[in-house]
Amino acid sequence: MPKRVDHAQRRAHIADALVRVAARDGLHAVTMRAVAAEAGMSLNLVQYYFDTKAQLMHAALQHLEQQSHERWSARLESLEDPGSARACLEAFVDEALPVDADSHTFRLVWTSYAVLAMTDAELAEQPFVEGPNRLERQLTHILATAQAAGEIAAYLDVSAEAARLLSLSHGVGTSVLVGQRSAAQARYVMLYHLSRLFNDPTPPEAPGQHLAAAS
Amino acid sequence: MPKRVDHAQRRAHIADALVRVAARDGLHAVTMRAVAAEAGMSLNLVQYYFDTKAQLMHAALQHLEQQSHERWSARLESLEDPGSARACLEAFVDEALPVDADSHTFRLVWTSYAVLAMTDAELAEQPFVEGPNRLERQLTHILATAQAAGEIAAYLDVSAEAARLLSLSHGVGTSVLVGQRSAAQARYVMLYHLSRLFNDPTPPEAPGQHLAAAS
DNA sequence: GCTTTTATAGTACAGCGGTACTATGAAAAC
DNA sequence: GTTTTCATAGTACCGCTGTACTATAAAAGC
Repeated sequence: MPKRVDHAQRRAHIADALVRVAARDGLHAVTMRAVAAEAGMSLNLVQYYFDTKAQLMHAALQHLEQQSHERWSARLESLEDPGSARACLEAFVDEALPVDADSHTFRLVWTSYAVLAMTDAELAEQPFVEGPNRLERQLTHILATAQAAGEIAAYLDVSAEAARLLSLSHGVGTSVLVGQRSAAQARYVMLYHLSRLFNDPTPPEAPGQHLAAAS
Repeated sequence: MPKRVDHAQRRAHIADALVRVAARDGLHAVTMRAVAAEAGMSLNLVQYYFDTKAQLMHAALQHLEQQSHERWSARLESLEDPGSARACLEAFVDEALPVDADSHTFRLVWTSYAVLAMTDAELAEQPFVEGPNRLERQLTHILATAQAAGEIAAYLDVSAEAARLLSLSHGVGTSVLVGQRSAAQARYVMLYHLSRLFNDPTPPEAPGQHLAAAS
């Protein structure tokens, strides 16, 4: 037989190709043939590593989720002061918003899958319920610690605050993806949100224009 | 010829059928034949009223947008005190969240189209940029009035607040659509947001459980 | 009353997508 | 050295989808 190859690596390569196709042309344009072409291999090879398209789609989603988790962990660990809630949350903002091309790709494809999951029950469970829940608990923990330290007001509902952070970042990220807002404008909205959370007297410096695209 | 029919009404009927199919099976499951079956007519009749599938898709989107606009206007006009910013914003919350079946359908299909628009430039412009911008300006106006009346703090950035409201409602609505949160939990998050905006001392009464689905 | 228009149905066709089947050379196994 | 296994390619098939073409009965028009 030819060189024995690393199946996991091949699968990752194919999953990456799928993500690129989905980011460029939309998840509906993801076909076995398109993925094969993007990955630079024959159609049958894709079939060789993923028996069925459903398996491929599922694997790419898991691939995305794992990448996202790793990026978030890495960013958290690269913080100078991991104890600072403000720093953590600003890191969260930078991680959650489609600021660079990679992040844009990730958010777009992730959202596409989320829409699929809305009408496909079996696709949804793990990634779109348990994943966000885990993140939300993590944020809640950060906020509770900050609250105990007096960094945020005692009367705040930390779990509601976590839900707000997560949902707001998702919503404002989507507005970037559809072209309603620039990434800078989205970032401003998130930083403004943090300034309200921490009860800052002065809001962050504003971006150039309005918060929405020109009318 | 047979009874002359109202073309606009027929088109609306077909567009409604498309929306039902999209809400039930996903936008990717929308085919000419599926829409025809859902509308109770032959495939060719759908083609008769919409030359091409792209036209049908576009028309259904416009149909959705107009319905949404009408519902929002109607809700605003049915307010007892249209001058109360708080009442307006609570109406916005109830309108924007997928609380009933109709609203659920609308949000789901709308979000599906939004994802399409992320990779299809010509689909996007009008509905997903100009529409939200208009709403955001409307919210900004409401907030500015409330600010002038002293109902919300003077140091708030009303246009950032409008962006937060819109984005948060979208994000939290999406979390309902993917099954992460119940509509009641989403409503609580939004009402909590309003309580923070108006600087309420007491938060709204909490829903039964956690803010996220059980782990 | 004849002709034209209109709303409707049926059917056909070409393309694409997922999947299955067969082939093949090369490395591993023994 | 022979046999088996593995990574790869090519190709064929069936179903579905958008679209086009033809047919037809019934109401308008005049």
